[in-house]
Amino acid sequence: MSQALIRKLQNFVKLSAAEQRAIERAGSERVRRIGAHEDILREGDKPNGALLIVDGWACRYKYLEDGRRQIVGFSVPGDICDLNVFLLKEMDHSIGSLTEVVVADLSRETLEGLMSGSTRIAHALWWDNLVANAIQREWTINLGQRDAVERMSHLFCELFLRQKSAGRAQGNSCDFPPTQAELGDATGLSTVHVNRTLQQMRSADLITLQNKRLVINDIDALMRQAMFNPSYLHLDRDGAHLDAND
Amino acid sequence: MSQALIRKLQNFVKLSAAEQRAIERAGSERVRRIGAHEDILREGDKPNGALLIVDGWACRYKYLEDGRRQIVGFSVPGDICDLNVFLLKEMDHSIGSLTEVVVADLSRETLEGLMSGSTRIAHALWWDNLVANAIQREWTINLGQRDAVERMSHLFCELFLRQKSAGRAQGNSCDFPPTQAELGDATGLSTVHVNRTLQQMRSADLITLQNKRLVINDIDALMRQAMFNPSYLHLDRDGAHLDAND
DNA sequence: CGCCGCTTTGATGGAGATCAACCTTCGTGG
DNA sequence: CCACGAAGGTTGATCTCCATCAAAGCGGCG
Repeated sequence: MSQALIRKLQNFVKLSAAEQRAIERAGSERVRRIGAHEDILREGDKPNGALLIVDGWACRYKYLEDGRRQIVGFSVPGDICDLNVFLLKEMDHSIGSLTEVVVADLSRETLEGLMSGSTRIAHALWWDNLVANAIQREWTINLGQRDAVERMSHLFCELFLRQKSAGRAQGNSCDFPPTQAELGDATGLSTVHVNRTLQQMRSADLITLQNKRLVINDIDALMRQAMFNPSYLHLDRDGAHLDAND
Repeated sequence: MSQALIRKLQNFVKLSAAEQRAIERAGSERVRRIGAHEDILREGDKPNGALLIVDGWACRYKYLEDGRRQIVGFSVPGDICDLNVFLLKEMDHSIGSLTEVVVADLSRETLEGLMSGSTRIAHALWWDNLVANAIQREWTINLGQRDAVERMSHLFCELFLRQKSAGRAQGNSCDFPPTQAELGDATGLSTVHVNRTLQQMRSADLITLQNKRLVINDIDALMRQAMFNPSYLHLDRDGAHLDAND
Protein backbone atom coordinates (compact mmCIF):
# COMPACT_ATOMS: atom_id res chain seq x y z
CA MET A 1 0.00 0.00 0.00
CA SER A 2 2.61 2.58 0.96
CA GLN A 3 5.37 1.20 -1.23
CA ALA A 4 5.72 4.49 -3.05
CA LEU A 5 6.27 6.39 0.20
CA ILE A 6 8.82 3.87 1.43
CA ARG A 7 10.66 3.93 -1.89
CA LYS A 8 10.74 7.68 -1.83
CA LEU A 9 11.96 7.98 1.75
CA GLN A 10 14.82 5.62 0.96
CA ASN A 11 16.23 8.31 -1.28
CA PHE A 12 17.07 9.96 2.01
CA VAL A 13 17.92 7.12 4.38
CA LYS A 14 17.73 3.33 4.33
CA LEU A 15 14.95 2.11 6.60
CA SER A 16 15.06 -1.13 8.54
CA ALA A 17 12.60 -3.90 7.76
CA ALA A 18 10.74 -3.11 10.98
CA GLU A 19 10.51 0.55 10.06
CA GLN A 20 9.18 -0.31 6.65
CA ARG A 21 6.56 -2.52 8.25
CA ALA A 22 5.57 0.27 10.62
CA ILE A 23 5.02 2.64 7.70
CA GLU A 24 3.19 -0.07 5.80
CA ARG A 25 0.88 -0.54 8.76
CA ALA A 26 0.26 3.17 9.27
CA GLY A 27 -0.58 3.53 5.60
CA SER A 28 -3.16 0.77 5.57
CA GLU A 29 -5.18 1.69 8.63
CA ARG A 30 -7.71 4.03 7.14
CA VAL A 31 -7.82 3.83 3.41
CA ARG A 32 -10.44 5.53 1.27
CA ARG A 33 -11.18 5.68 -2.41
CA ILE A 34 -12.17 9.00 -3.97
CA GLY A 35 -13.65 9.63 -7.40
CA ALA A 36 -12.01 11.80 -10.02
CA HIS A 37 -12.49 15.56 -9.71
CA GLU A 38 -13.68 15.65 -6.12
CA ASP A 39 -12.40 17.71 -3.23
CA ILE A 40 -10.56 15.66 -0.64
CA LEU A 41 -10.09 18.57 1.73
CA ARG A 42 -11.50 22.03 1.34
CA GLU A 43 -10.19 25.45 2.34
CA GLY A 44 -11.69 26.20 5.75
CA ASP A 45 -11.94 22.56 6.82
CA LYS A 46 -10.46 21.53 10.14
CA PRO A 47 -7.58 19.17 9.39
CA ASN A 48 -7.22 16.13 11.66
CA GLY A 49 -4.11 14.45 10.41
CA ALA A 50 -2.14 14.04 7.24
CA LEU A 51 -3.15 12.42 3.97
CA LEU A 52 -1.03 9.87 2.20
CA ILE A 53 -1.65 9.54 -1.51
CA VAL A 54 -1.56 5.82 -2.21
CA ASP A 55 -2.69 5.88 -5.81
CA GLY A 56 -3.80 8.45 -8.35
CA TRP A 57 -3.08 12.16 -8.64
CA ALA A 58 -4.36 15.09 -6.61
CA CYS A 59 -3.58 18.78 -6.59
CA ARG A 60 -3.54 21.59 -4.08
CA TYR A 61 -5.25 24.71 -5.26
CA LYS A 62 -6.81 27.94 -4.24
CA TYR A 63 -9.35 30.24 -5.86
CA LEU A 64 -9.12 34.01 -5.86
CA GLU A 65 -12.34 35.85 -5.06
CA ASP A 66 -12.99 36.51 -8.72
CA GLY A 67 -12.79 32.89 -9.75
CA ARG A 68 -9.24 32.62 -11.02
CA ARG A 69 -7.67 29.41 -9.80
CA GLN A 70 -4.06 28.57 -9.11
CA ILE A 71 -2.88 25.01 -8.63
CA VAL A 72 0.07 25.27 -6.24
CA GLY A 73 1.26 21.70 -6.45
CA PHE A 74 0.55 18.19 -7.65
CA SER A 75 0.41 15.23 -5.29
CA VAL A 76 1.44 11.84 -6.63
CA PRO A 77 1.57 8.40 -5.02
CA GLY A 78 3.86 8.41 -1.99
CA ASP A 79 3.18 12.06 -1.19
CA ILE A 80 2.12 13.19 2.24
CA CYS A 81 -0.07 16.27 2.35
CA ASP A 82 0.68 18.66 5.15
CA LEU A 83 2.52 16.82 7.84
CA ASN A 84 1.69 18.52 11.13
CA VAL A 85 -1.14 20.50 9.66
CA PHE A 86 -3.37 19.46 12.55
CA LEU A 87 -1.77 22.32 14.50
CA LEU A 88 -3.88 24.70 12.43
CA LYS A 89 -7.55 25.47 12.93
CA GLU A 90 -8.33 25.41 9.28
CA MET A 91 -6.95 24.56 5.88
CA ASP A 92 -5.79 27.59 3.91
CA HIS A 93 -6.14 25.77 0.59
CA SER A 94 -8.01 22.87 -0.93
CA ILE A 95 -6.88 19.49 -2.12
CA GLY A 96 -8.75 17.94 -5.01
CA SER A 97 -8.41 14.72 -6.95
CA LEU A 98 -7.50 14.78 -10.63
CA THR A 99 -8.03 11.07 -11.18
CA GLU A 100 -9.58 8.44 -9.03
CA VAL A 101 -7.46 8.50 -5.90
CA VAL A 102 -6.74 6.13 -3.04
CA VAL A 103 -5.73 7.96 0.13
CA ALA A 104 -4.76 6.78 3.57
CA ASP A 105 -5.67 9.03 6.47
CA LEU A 106 -2.78 9.26 8.88
CA SER A 107 -4.16 10.35 12.22
CA ARG A 108 -2.20 12.58 14.48
CA GLU A 109 -1.63 9.63 16.85
CA THR A 110 -0.42 7.37 14.06
CA LEU A 111 2.05 9.99 12.92
CA GLU A 112 3.29 10.72 16.41
CA GLY A 113 3.67 6.99 16.99
CA LEU A 114 5.71 6.57 13.83
CA MET A 115 7.96 9.48 14.61
CA SER A 116 8.55 8.75 18.28
CA GLY A 117 9.03 5.06 17.52
CA SER A 118 11.93 5.74 15.18
CA THR A 119 13.98 8.89 14.87
CA ARG A 120 15.06 7.59 11.50
CA ILE A 121 11.46 7.68 10.30
CA ALA A 122 11.01 11.06 11.95
CA HIS A 123 13.99 12.43 10.08
CA ALA A 124 12.85 10.88 6.83
CA LEU A 125 9.46 12.52 7.18
CA TRP A 126 11.05 15.87 7.94
CA TRP A 127 13.27 15.44 4.94
CA ASP A 128 10.19 14.84 2.82
CA ASN A 129 8.65 17.98 4.26
CA LEU A 130 11.78 20.02 3.46
CA VAL A 131 11.71 18.73 -0.10
CA ALA A 132 8.04 19.69 -0.43
CA ASN A 133 8.97 23.24 0.62
CA ALA A 134 11.82 23.30 -1.87
CA ILE A 135 9.40 22.23 -4.60
CA GLN A 136 7.09 25.07 -3.66
CA ARG A 137 9.97 27.55 -3.89
CA GLU A 138 10.83 26.15 -7.29
CA TRP A 139 7.27 26.77 -8.46
CA THR A 140 7.67 30.38 -7.39
CA ILE A 141 10.79 30.61 -9.53
CA ASN A 142 9.09 28.84 -12.38
CA LEU A 143 6.17 31.26 -12.48
CA GLY A 144 8.30 34.31 -11.83
CA GLN A 145 11.08 33.82 -14.33
CA ARG A 146 10.46 31.20 -16.97
CA ASP A 147 8.57 31.60 -20.23
CA ALA A 148 5.90 29.16 -21.34
CA VAL A 149 8.08 26.45 -22.88
CA GLU A 150 10.62 26.56 -20.07
CA ARG A 151 7.85 26.48 -17.52
CA MET A 152 6.10 23.44 -18.95
CA SER A 153 9.44 21.70 -19.44
CA HIS A 154 10.35 22.30 -15.82
CA LEU A 155 7.05 20.92 -14.64
CA PHE A 156 7.51 17.78 -16.70
CA CYS A 157 11.03 17.25 -15.35
CA GLU A 158 9.84 17.69 -11.78
CA LEU A 159 6.96 15.27 -12.05
CA PHE A 160 8.89 12.66 -13.96
CA LEU A 161 11.71 12.66 -11.42
CA ARG A 162 9.35 12.69 -8.47
CA GLN A 163 7.49 9.69 -9.77
CA LYS A 164 10.71 7.95 -10.67
CA SER A 165 12.05 8.47 -7.13
CA ALA A 166 8.95 6.69 -5.81
CA GLY A 167 9.31 3.80 -8.24
CA ARG A 168 6.45 5.11 -10.34
CA ALA A 169 8.15 5.76 -13.68
CA GLN A 170 8.69 3.23 -16.44
CA GLY A 171 11.83 3.90 -18.45
CA ASN A 172 11.47 7.38 -19.88
CA SER A 173 7.74 7.63 -19.31
CA CYS A 174 5.30 8.10 -16.48
CA ASP A 175 1.65 8.79 -15.73
CA PHE A 176 0.54 12.31 -16.43
CA PRO A 177 -3.20 12.79 -16.02
CA PRO A 178 -3.72 16.60 -15.86
CA THR A 179 -5.81 18.15 -18.64
CA GLN A 180 -4.54 21.16 -20.55
CA ALA A 181 -6.83 23.37 -18.51
CA GLU A 182 -5.33 22.01 -15.31
CA LEU A 183 -1.85 22.52 -16.67
CA GLY A 184 -2.88 26.10 -17.34
CA ASP A 185 -4.02 26.58 -13.75
CA ALA A 186 -0.70 25.17 -12.56
CA THR A 187 1.54 27.22 -14.84
CA GLY A 188 -0.42 30.45 -14.88
CA LEU A 189 -1.00 30.16 -18.64
CA SER A 190 -4.27 30.16 -20.56
CA THR A 191 -5.55 26.84 -21.91
CA VAL A 192 -5.02 28.06 -25.43
CA HIS A 193 -1.42 28.91 -24.75
CA VAL A 194 -0.79 25.59 -22.99
CA ASN A 195 -2.01 23.90 -26.14
CA ARG A 196 0.31 25.91 -28.36
CA THR A 197 3.22 25.41 -26.02
CA LEU A 198 2.74 21.65 -26.04
CA GLN A 199 2.64 21.64 -29.83
CA GLN A 200 5.91 23.52 -29.87
CA MET A 201 7.46 21.01 -27.49
CA ARG A 202 6.18 18.09 -29.50
CA SER A 203 7.52 19.46 -32.74
CA ALA A 204 10.88 20.08 -31.04
CA ASP A 205 10.64 16.37 -30.22
CA LEU A 206 11.06 16.95 -26.51
CA ILE A 207 8.03 15.00 -25.31
CA THR A 208 4.99 12.98 -26.22
CA LEU A 209 1.89 13.54 -24.16
CA GLN A 210 -1.19 11.49 -24.88
CA ASN A 211 -3.63 9.20 -23.14
CA LYS A 212 -2.57 10.66 -19.79
CA ARG A 213 0.94 9.39 -20.32
CA LEU A 214 4.11 11.47 -20.60
CA VAL A 215 7.02 10.17 -22.67
CA ILE A 216 10.24 12.12 -22.47
CA ASN A 217 12.11 11.65 -25.69
CA ASP A 218 15.32 13.31 -24.59
CA ILE A 219 15.60 14.03 -20.89
CA ASP A 220 18.87 15.95 -21.24
CA ALA A 221 17.41 18.24 -23.87
CA LEU A 222 14.29 18.75 -21.77
CA MET A 223 16.32 19.59 -18.68
CA ARG A 224 18.47 21.99 -20.65
CA GLN A 225 15.40 23.65 -22.10
CA ALA A 226 13.94 24.08 -18.60
CA MET A 227 17.23 25.00 -16.95
CA PHE A 228 16.25 22.23 -14.60
CA ASN A 229 18.68 21.47 -11.78
CA PRO A 230 17.49 18.45 -9.80
CA SER A 231 19.44 19.26 -6.66
CA TYR A 232 16.41 20.87 -5.00
CA LEU A 233 14.75 17.46 -4.89
CA HIS A 234 17.56 16.22 -2.62
CA LEU A 235 17.47 12.70 -4.01
CA ASP A 236 21.10 11.89 -3.27
CA ARG A 237 20.70 10.21 0.06
CA ASP A 238 21.46 13.11 2.36
CA GLY A 239 20.81 10.89 5.38
CA ALA A 240 23.11 8.04 4.32
CA HIS A 241 25.13 8.34 7.53
CA LEU A 242 21.99 7.35 9.43
CA ASP A 243 21.20 4.27 7.32
CA ALA A 244 19.75 1.17 8.96
CA ASN A 245 21.96 -1.87 8.48
CA ASP A 246 19.69 -4.81 7.88
CA MET B 1 17.12 40.09 21.27
CA SER B 2 14.47 37.64 20.11
CA GLN B 3 11.50 39.74 21.10
CA ALA B 4 10.14 39.70 17.57
CA LEU B 5 10.17 35.90 17.44
CA ILE B 6 8.48 35.61 20.82
CA ARG B 7 5.83 38.17 19.85
CA LYS B 8 5.17 36.33 16.65
CA LEU B 9 4.91 32.88 18.24
CA GLN B 10 2.36 34.23 20.69
CA ASN B 11 0.00 34.68 17.78
CA PHE B 12 -0.22 30.90 17.97
CA VAL B 13 0.08 30.08 21.66
CA LYS B 14 0.86 31.95 24.88
CA LEU B 15 4.28 31.00 26.16
CA SER B 16 5.22 30.82 29.83
CA ALA B 17 7.81 33.21 31.24
CA ALA B 18 10.30 30.34 31.43
CA GLU B 19 9.69 29.43 27.81
CA GLN B 20 10.19 33.02 26.76
CA ARG B 21 13.46 33.10 28.65
CA ALA B 22 14.58 29.87 26.97
CA ILE B 23 13.95 31.37 23.54
CA GLU B 24 15.62 34.58 24.60
CA ARG B 25 18.68 32.62 25.67
CA ALA B 26 18.80 30.53 22.48
CA GLY B 27 18.58 33.67 20.40
CA SER B 28 21.46 35.40 22.11
CA GLU B 29 24.04 32.64 22.05
CA ARG B 30 25.69 33.23 18.72
CA VAL B 31 24.83 36.57 17.30
CA ARG B 32 26.50 38.03 14.23
CA ARG B 33 26.21 41.28 12.34
CA ILE B 34 26.20 41.22 8.55
CA GLY B 35 26.60 44.13 6.15
CA ALA B 36 24.00 45.13 3.61
CA HIS B 37 23.92 43.16 0.36
CA GLU B 38 25.98 40.20 1.48
CA ASP B 39 25.22 36.52 1.25
CA ILE B 40 24.47 34.95 4.60
CA LEU B 41 24.20 31.44 3.21
CA ARG B 42 24.87 30.39 -0.33
CA GLU B 43 23.34 27.68 -2.52
CA GLY B 44 25.54 24.60 -2.12
CA ASP B 45 26.65 25.45 1.43
CA LYS B 46 26.29 22.83 4.12
CA PRO B 47 23.72 24.13 6.61
CA ASN B 48 24.47 23.56 10.32
CA GLY B 49 21.44 24.93 12.06
CA ALA B 50 18.80 27.54 11.59
CA LEU B 51 19.16 31.30 11.32
CA LEU B 52 17.08 33.69 13.35
CA ILE B 53 16.76 37.17 11.89
CA VAL B 54 17.06 39.51 14.86
CA ASP B 55 17.20 42.80 12.98
CA GLY B 56 17.17 43.97 9.37
CA TRP B 57 15.82 42.33 6.24
CA ALA B 58 17.10 39.42 4.22
CA CYS B 59 15.77 37.50 1.25
CA ARG B 60 15.94 33.99 -0.12
CA TYR B 61 16.74 33.83 -3.78
CA LYS B 62 18.00 31.66 -6.55
CA TYR B 63 19.62 32.40 -9.89
CA LEU B 64 18.79 30.57 -13.11
CA GLU B 65 21.76 29.53 -15.22
CA ASP B 66 21.30 32.49 -17.51
CA GLY B 67 21.44 35.09 -14.75
CA ARG B 68 17.75 35.74 -14.14
CA ARG B 69 17.10 35.96 -10.42
CA GLN B 70 13.98 35.16 -8.44
CA ILE B 71 13.55 36.24 -4.84
CA VAL B 72 11.34 33.57 -3.28
CA GLY B 73 10.73 35.23 0.06
CA PHE B 74 11.65 38.05 2.38
CA SER B 75 12.88 37.42 5.92
CA VAL B 76 12.10 40.03 8.55
CA PRO B 77 12.94 40.24 12.27
CA GLY B 78 11.56 37.24 14.12
CA ASP B 79 11.84 34.93 11.13
CA ILE B 80 13.58 31.58 11.32
CA CYS B 81 15.18 30.38 8.13
CA ASP B 82 14.82 26.71 7.43
CA LEU B 83 14.10 24.95 10.65
CA ASN B 84 15.46 21.42 10.35
CA VAL B 85 17.46 22.23 7.26
CA PHE B 86 20.49 20.56 8.83
CA LEU B 87 19.03 17.28 7.58
CA LEU B 88 20.11 18.28 4.09
CA LYS B 89 23.60 18.05 2.65
CA GLU B 90 23.41 21.38 0.95
CA MET B 91 21.34 24.52 0.61
CA ASP B 92 19.23 24.60 -2.54
CA HIS B 93 18.97 28.39 -2.47
CA SER B 94 20.81 31.38 -1.08
CA ILE B 95 19.97 33.84 1.64
CA GLY B 96 21.24 37.38 1.26
CA SER B 97 20.94 40.53 3.32
CA LEU B 98 19.08 43.53 1.96
CA THR B 99 20.02 45.85 4.80
CA GLU B 100 22.50 45.49 7.58
CA VAL B 101 21.30 42.41 9.41
CA VAL B 102 21.74 40.93 12.87
CA VAL B 103 21.32 37.15 12.89
CA ALA B 104 21.50 34.56 15.63
CA ASP B 105 22.77 31.12 14.66
CA LEU B 106 20.61 28.47 16.26
CA SER B 107 22.62 25.27 16.36
CA ARG B 108 21.00 21.95 15.90
CA GLU B 109 21.56 21.20 19.61
CA THR B 110 20.05 24.49 20.69
CA LEU B 111 16.96 23.85 18.61
CA GLU B 112 16.59 20.27 19.77
CA GLY B 113 16.98 21.49 23.35
CA LEU B 114 14.27 24.10 22.92
CA MET B 115 11.86 21.68 21.33
CA SER B 116 12.40 18.76 23.66
CA GLY B 117 12.34 21.08 26.68
CA SER B 118 8.84 22.32 25.86
CA THR B 119 6.30 20.79 23.53
CA ARG B 120 4.59 24.15 23.51
CA ILE B 121 7.68 25.71 21.97
CA ALA B 122 8.01 22.75 19.62
CA HIS B 123 4.45 23.25 18.44
CA ALA B 124 4.93 26.98 18.11
CA LEU B 125 8.00 26.46 15.94
CA TRP B 126 6.14 23.97 13.78
CA TRP B 127 3.31 26.41 13.46
CA ASP B 128 5.78 29.02 12.28
CA ASN B 129 7.12 26.53 9.77
CA LEU B 130 3.61 25.76 8.47
CA VAL B 131 2.94 29.46 8.05
CA ALA B 132 6.18 29.87 6.14
CA ASN B 133 5.01 27.14 3.75
CA ALA B 134 1.64 28.81 3.38
CA ILE B 135 3.39 32.07 2.52
CA GLN B 136 5.38 30.29 -0.15
CA ARG B 137 2.19 28.86 -1.63
CA GLU B 138 0.70 32.32 -1.64
CA TRP B 139 3.67 33.63 -3.60
CA THR B 140 3.00 30.93 -6.17
CA ILE B 141 -0.57 32.16 -6.46
CA ASN B 142 0.58 35.75 -6.60
CA LEU B 143 2.94 35.16 -9.50
CA GLY B 144 0.61 32.83 -11.32
CA GLN B 145 -2.64 34.77 -11.20
CA ARG B 146 -2.32 38.40 -10.21
CA ASP B 147 -1.41 41.33 -12.44
CA ALA B 148 1.21 43.89 -11.51
CA VAL B 149 -0.86 46.14 -9.23
CA GLU B 150 -2.54 43.23 -7.47
CA ARG B 151 0.78 41.51 -7.04
CA MET B 152 2.54 44.48 -5.46
CA SER B 153 -0.49 45.18 -3.29
CA HIS B 154 -0.49 41.62 -2.04
CA LEU B 155 3.19 41.78 -1.22
CA PHE B 156 2.70 44.98 0.75
CA CYS B 157 -0.20 43.47 2.70
CA GLU B 158 1.81 40.38 3.53
CA LEU B 159 4.86 42.21 4.75
CA PHE B 160 2.93 44.78 6.70
CA LEU B 161 0.93 42.12 8.55
CA ARG B 162 3.95 39.93 9.14
CA GLN B 163 5.85 42.79 10.68
CA LYS B 164 2.83 43.85 12.67
CA SER B 165 2.42 40.34 14.07
CA ALA B 166 6.00 40.53 15.34
CA GLY B 167 5.47 43.95 16.91
CA ARG B 168 7.43 45.62 14.16
CA ALA B 169 4.84 47.91 12.62
CA GLN B 170 3.98 51.42 13.79
CA GLY B 171 0.35 52.32 13.19
CA ASN B 172 -0.23 51.99 9.47
CA SER B 173 3.43 51.99 8.52
CA CYS B 174 6.44 49.70 8.65
CA ASP B 175 9.99 49.32 7.41
CA PHE B 176 10.29 48.45 3.77
CA PRO B 177 13.88 48.46 2.55
CA PRO B 178 13.81 46.63 -0.82
CA THR B 179 14.81 48.65 -3.87
CA GLN B 180 12.61 48.66 -6.95
CA ALA B 181 14.99 46.22 -8.63
CA GLU B 182 14.63 43.86 -5.69
CA LEU B 183 10.86 44.21 -5.81
CA GLY B 184 11.09 43.27 -9.46
CA ASP B 185 13.05 40.13 -8.66
CA ALA B 186 10.43 39.21 -6.06
CA THR B 187 7.37 39.87 -8.21
CA GLY B 188 8.71 38.70 -11.55
CA LEU B 189 8.31 42.19 -13.03
CA SER B 190 10.90 44.40 -14.68
CA THR B 191 12.30 47.33 -12.70
CA VAL B 192 10.68 49.73 -15.11
CA HIS B 193 7.31 48.16 -14.61
CA VAL B 194 7.69 48.09 -10.84
CA ASN B 195 8.28 51.81 -11.00
CA ARG B 196 5.18 52.43 -13.08
CA THR B 197 3.11 50.15 -10.90
CA LEU B 198 4.17 52.01 -7.77
CA GLN B 199 3.25 55.31 -9.39
CA GLN B 200 -0.16 53.95 -10.19
CA MET B 201 -0.62 52.80 -6.61
CA ARG B 202 0.53 56.13 -5.25
CA SER B 203 -1.81 58.06 -7.45
CA ALA B 204 -4.66 55.76 -6.39
CA ASP B 205 -3.63 56.86 -2.90
CA LEU B 206 -3.11 53.28 -1.72
CA ILE B 207 0.40 53.65 -0.33
CA THR B 208 3.35 55.91 0.22
CA LEU B 209 6.77 54.34 -0.18
CA GLN B 210 9.81 56.44 0.47
CA ASN B 211 12.96 56.40 2.55
CA LYS B 212 12.61 52.64 2.97
CA ARG B 213 9.34 53.14 4.75
CA LEU B 214 5.93 51.88 3.69
CA VAL B 215 2.83 53.82 4.70
CA ILE B 216 -0.49 52.21 3.96
CA ASN B 217 -3.07 54.91 3.47
CA ASP B 218 -6.09 52.66 3.34
CA ILE B 219 -5.50 49.06 4.35
CA ASP B 220 -8.99 47.95 3.40
CA ALA B 221 -8.68 49.38 -0.09
CA LEU B 222 -5.24 47.82 -0.45
CA MET B 223 -6.48 44.41 0.65
CA ARG B 224 -9.43 44.65 -1.69
CA GLN B 225 -7.17 45.61 -4.55
CA ALA B 226 -4.92 42.61 -3.83
CA MET B 227 -7.77 40.22 -3.06
CA PHE B 228 -5.78 39.65 0.10
CA ASN B 229 -7.22 37.16 2.59
CA PRO B 230 -5.07 37.07 5.73
CA SER B 231 -6.21 33.65 6.86
CA TYR B 232 -3.17 31.94 5.37
CA LEU B 233 -1.02 33.73 7.95
CA HIS B 234 -2.89 31.89 10.71
CA LEU B 235 -2.61 34.76 13.15
CA ASP B 236 -5.74 33.94 15.12
CA ARG B 237 -4.20 31.90 17.88
CA ASP B 238 -4.79 28.42 16.55
CA GLY B 239 -3.02 26.96 19.58
CA ALA B 240 -5.01 28.85 22.22
CA HIS B 241 -6.15 25.61 23.86
CA LEU B 242 -2.49 24.94 24.68
CA ASP B 243 -1.80 28.36 26.25
CA ALA B 244 0.51 28.62 29.24
CA ASN B 245 -1.23 30.11 32.26
CA ASP B 246 1.23 32.38 33.97
C1' DC C 1 32.27 68.61 -7.39
C1' DG C 2 31.49 64.43 -9.43
C1' DC C 3 30.38 59.79 -9.20
C1' DC C 4 27.37 55.87 -8.16
C1' DG C 5 23.17 53.62 -7.02
C1' DC C 6 18.54 54.25 -7.57
C1' DT C 7 14.42 56.15 -9.72
C1' DT C 8 11.88 58.01 -13.56
C1' DT C 9 10.40 58.74 -18.42
C1' DG C 10 9.55 57.75 -23.41
C1' DA C 11 9.32 54.70 -27.41
C1' DT C 12 8.88 50.24 -29.36
C1' DG C 13 8.13 45.26 -29.55
C1' DG C 14 6.55 40.72 -28.20
C1' DA C 15 4.72 36.89 -25.33
C1' DG C 16 0.75 35.45 -24.05
C1' DA C 17 -4.45 36.63 -23.02
C1' DT C 18 -8.91 36.74 -24.83
C1' DC C 19 -12.70 35.74 -27.88
C1' DA C 20 -14.99 32.73 -30.82
C1' DA C 21 -15.31 28.80 -33.38
C1' DC C 22 -14.70 24.16 -34.62
C1' DC C 23 -13.06 19.41 -34.08
C1' DT C 24 -12.38 14.90 -31.74
C1' DT C 25 -13.24 11.45 -28.43
C1' DC C 26 -15.82 8.86 -25.63
C1' DG C 27 -19.43 7.49 -22.50
C1' DT C 28 -24.46 7.05 -22.12
C1' DG C 29 -28.90 5.99 -23.20
C1' DG C 30 -32.62 5.58 -26.54
C1' DC D 1 -25.73 0.41 -32.67
C1' DC D 2 -26.17 4.85 -33.60
C1' DA D 3 -27.30 9.67 -31.69
C1' DC D 4 -26.06 12.97 -28.85
C1' DG D 5 -23.92 15.59 -25.48
C1' DA D 6 -20.17 16.86 -22.66
C1' DA D 7 -15.39 17.29 -21.94
C1' DG D 8 -11.20 18.02 -23.83
C1' DG D 9 -8.24 19.59 -27.58
C1' DT D 10 -7.12 22.72 -31.68
C1' DT D 11 -7.10 26.95 -34.59
C1' DG D 12 -7.28 31.87 -36.10
C1' DA D 13 -7.72 36.86 -35.18
C1' DT D 14 -7.08 40.57 -32.26
C1' DC D 15 -5.64 43.02 -28.22
C1' DT D 16 -3.02 44.17 -23.95
C1' DC D 17 0.11 44.02 -20.43
C1' DC D 18 4.51 44.09 -19.59
C1' DA D 19 9.57 43.57 -21.31
C1' DT D 20 13.20 45.83 -23.40
C1' DC D 21 16.11 49.54 -24.81
C1' DA D 22 17.88 53.93 -24.08
C1' DA D 23 18.49 58.02 -21.72
C1' DA D 24 17.85 61.35 -18.37
C1' DG D 25 16.94 62.97 -13.33
C1' DC D 26 18.24 62.88 -8.60
C1' DG D 27 20.19 62.49 -4.15
C1' DG D 28 23.73 61.20 -1.07
C1' DC D 29 28.44 60.69 0.00
C1' DG D 30 33.49 60.57 -0.50
